[in-house]
Amino acid sequence: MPGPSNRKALSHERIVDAAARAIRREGYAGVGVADIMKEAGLTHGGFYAHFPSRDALLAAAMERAGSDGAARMKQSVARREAEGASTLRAWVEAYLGDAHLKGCESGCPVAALASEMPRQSTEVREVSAVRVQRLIQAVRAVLPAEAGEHAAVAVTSTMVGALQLARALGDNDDGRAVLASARQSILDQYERKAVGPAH
Amino acid sequence: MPGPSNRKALSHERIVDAAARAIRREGYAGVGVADIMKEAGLTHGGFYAHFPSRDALLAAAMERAGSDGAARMKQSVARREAEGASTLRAWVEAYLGDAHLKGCESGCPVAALASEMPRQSTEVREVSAVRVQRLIQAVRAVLPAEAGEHAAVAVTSTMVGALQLARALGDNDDGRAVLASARQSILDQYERKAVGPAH
DNA sequence: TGTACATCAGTGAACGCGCGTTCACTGATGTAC
DNA sequence: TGTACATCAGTGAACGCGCGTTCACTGATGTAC
Repeated sequence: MPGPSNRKALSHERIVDAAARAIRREGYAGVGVADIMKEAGLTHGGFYAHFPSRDALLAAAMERAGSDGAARMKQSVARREAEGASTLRAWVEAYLGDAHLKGCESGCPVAALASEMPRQSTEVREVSAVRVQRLIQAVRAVLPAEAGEHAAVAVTSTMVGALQLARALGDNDDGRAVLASARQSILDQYERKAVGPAH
Repeated sequence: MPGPSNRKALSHERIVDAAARAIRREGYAGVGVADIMKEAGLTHGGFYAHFPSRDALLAAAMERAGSDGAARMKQSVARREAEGASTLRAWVEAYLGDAHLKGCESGCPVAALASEMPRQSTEVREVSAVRVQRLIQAVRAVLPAEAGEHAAVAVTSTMVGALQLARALGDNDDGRAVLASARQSILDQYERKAVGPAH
């Protein structure tokens, strides 16, 4: 085999992947070292050959969850654009789609973890803050150029907030109604601007 | 003394109050029975004379946090209205004010706990869902009548999301900028409607 | 008004349990010659 | 090509600790007579 110690790298990959799913499913506090190692097909004793501490794992998991969530969004958006939706509409309908209500463990880690972020160690908080900034940037990129400078932050807040409130109400009509309201509100405000005549 | 067992009722009050602050400060997961009892000036052994379980305390704490947060909002809003602000502006500036960034433990429990809600016991989730609905109702009451039916949900989402993202970024310029953007976005959209001419 | 007793809020030691972390060891992989 | 050895990823028992919960007890409060 070419690379030195390919086996360890593969294990590392499985650990980070398992943790990236677990933090979104169970929260930072719900992630136990032993559980993650088991999910990665290993025993807990080997953990400290991969990470200096549980917090270091949480930080790595947050980064992975961010890039994984972004990659899935990209796919979902591309599918919707292929069906004729504008980029903004595709984004809003992907992020605030019913699938994202339930699919917590493969979704956006900011929505899954936002209220826990301020309570984490410096290490974890810093990585998490970067993910928040990246999400705002991604939203900025899909808003029409005429939208004001505050729009990206406000729309990101609406999407993250709506997904959380919807999940808090449950995977039922109440929850889906929250998503629908947020979708409509954002599209009413920002898609019309791009499509309608200048006033 | 008149009432039977006034002493116990007073202790109960202190326990719930301490827990209502603690869940907002530390999250549901951060609240320990022993810590709360200590904060209430008692020892942990007496806890089960007041609540059947830790979850029952969390549920009571959530209700208390909701009414406490609402009461403080009311005060803060009244102060701003007395200074000449519209009800909507007073509300938005109170909820998305810099003081609410730091004052987590006496603020809105929905913003403090939203992403943890789906992971709680049925008991706690149900009480939390009620608090979400109440918050949406409160926002509906301060929006202009012309705002669409989806507006209350969207604005609530924006406010809750913005407060969380701001807290995730920290009590610094980044965090305050998020609040400022959300304030401006909401007021641009909904205060103009009430003040400007019908189009 | 005073004594004897029942009630009851709160105490503090103890329990079983799961957590993060450590460490001596195993067994497979890869290298030296 | 084959043997001897070093390396190293992963194992599993053990640790100290803090948690939620239980329970026998204490001491103060209130009631009966």
